[in-house]
Amino acid sequence: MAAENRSASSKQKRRRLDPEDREREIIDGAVAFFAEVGFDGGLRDLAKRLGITHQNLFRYFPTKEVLIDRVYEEVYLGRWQVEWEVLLADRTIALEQRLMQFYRSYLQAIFRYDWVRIFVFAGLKGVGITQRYLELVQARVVEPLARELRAATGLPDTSEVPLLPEETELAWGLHGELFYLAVRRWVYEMKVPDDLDMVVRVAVVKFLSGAPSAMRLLHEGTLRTPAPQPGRRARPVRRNPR
Amino acid sequence: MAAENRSASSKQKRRRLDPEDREREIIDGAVAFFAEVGFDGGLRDLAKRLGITHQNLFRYFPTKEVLIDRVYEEVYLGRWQVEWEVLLADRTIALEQRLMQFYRSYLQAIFRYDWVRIFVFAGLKGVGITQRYLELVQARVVEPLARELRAATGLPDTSEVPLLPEETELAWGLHGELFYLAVRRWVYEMKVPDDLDMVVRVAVVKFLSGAPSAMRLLHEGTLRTPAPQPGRRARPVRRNPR
DNA sequence: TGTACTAATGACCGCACGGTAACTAAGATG
DNA sequence: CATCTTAGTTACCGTGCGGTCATTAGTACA
Repeated sequence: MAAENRSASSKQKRRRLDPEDREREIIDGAVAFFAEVGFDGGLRDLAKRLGITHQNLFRYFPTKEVLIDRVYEEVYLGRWQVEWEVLLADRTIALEQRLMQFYRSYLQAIFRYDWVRIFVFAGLKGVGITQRYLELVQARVVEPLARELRAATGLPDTSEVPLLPEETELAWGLHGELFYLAVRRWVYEMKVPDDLDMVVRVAVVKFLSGAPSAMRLLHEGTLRTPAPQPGRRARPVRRNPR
Repeated sequence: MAAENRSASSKQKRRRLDPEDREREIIDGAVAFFAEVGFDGGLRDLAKRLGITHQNLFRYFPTKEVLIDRVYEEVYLGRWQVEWEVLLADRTIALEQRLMQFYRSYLQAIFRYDWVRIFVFAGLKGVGITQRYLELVQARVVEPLARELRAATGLPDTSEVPLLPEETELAWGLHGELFYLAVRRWVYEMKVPDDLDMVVRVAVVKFLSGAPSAMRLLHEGTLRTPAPQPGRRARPVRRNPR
């Protein structure tokens, strides 16, 4: 975008930038470019967008691979917020509030053209960093959530009974549906609701109302615990405890 | 796979196949190949896997693009089952049973390396067929489900009050979390539970237990309907009505 | 067994890619 | 204003791509 006016007006004197500034421009441009066309995009095309020659890229990044690695860094590591983990663990706030706050903040960070597409492109390419990112999400978001559900449902703590794979999967459900929303928007270009906060609110309420039934079902099936109520009807989790 | 032994043993006489058989081999090989490396994969590499020369591909498909279009056809249109739509609409069966049967059958069709990856590759490329496929899913699966939820929650029919975007989104949630499971498995190579049927069961129970609360929340907020019960606690949907 | 048909191939074309080397010019310094 | 540093450029290389053309060889039939 920023480079378009340059490449449009054909003849312009060469801009001699401070290396830091140029590098910043290149990285930003590379994020946008690779998000759009994927990592098979040519360096000449990237350079054209930046209004420089493709050889100039090599002054800053010795190979294409190094540039791509910088893009990963920029997109992943640069956008994870440790406060999220703190927020999710804060039991002075109702779980519903925590989840809504977290996912609003999280979506603000990732519900973007660049982030979603680069994440998906990198996954298909089999880049290790995406796997590691998802393991981070599982360890810092999904599994903590599953443990919270244990507590909210009155089931034994994970120190007594470790998390079942199906319980982790259950907790992935909330994360997954919101991420899939982002994929529908930025990969498949579908219309999605404008009011993301409302979507988050609905998803969290749905999740917290439904998850306990499913948790009990799981532990009935695997631990042979007698059903606390007939017909394995679930008592909904408390919401808005004001 | 089938072609590997051929390319391994270096010198082999040329196999002269019936064109139909060769075309079949090419298409199957192309599906597997493009699923693995993406549509930027080279025709020479594909041909090598098939144990033929890349020129031979041009005898069957005039351009690479035509071959790729055949791959799309093969993967999408070839694997959609109209019975799914019938099943989902069959109100003689409990909604829970319908959803479980549908998603078990659906996952059997799409929870595969080839399908998931080609679907994602194609989406990133911006191929129209994937958008059309998702619109099909929305019209034939997601929106019908949202309408069922209206009925199950005692809310007005969609003939009186059209579906809100947020209601459609709510119904996408179930679809999304299961699709995202497939993406975690086949794109990001994460460990997921072995027992998919159990995962589906848990997801459906969770969804049906939680969705009514969320539906009511939505209609409170937008239609200003007075809450039927204090504290907008939801009555769970009936399950297993035997 | 010779022959006609055609599936399959080897050699080649133009082009765009990632990457290298030599040159040019912007701007700070004396 | 001459000089020096270095950001940026022009020109080029080997390689592999999608696609074309003339040739080779497997097989069914006379």
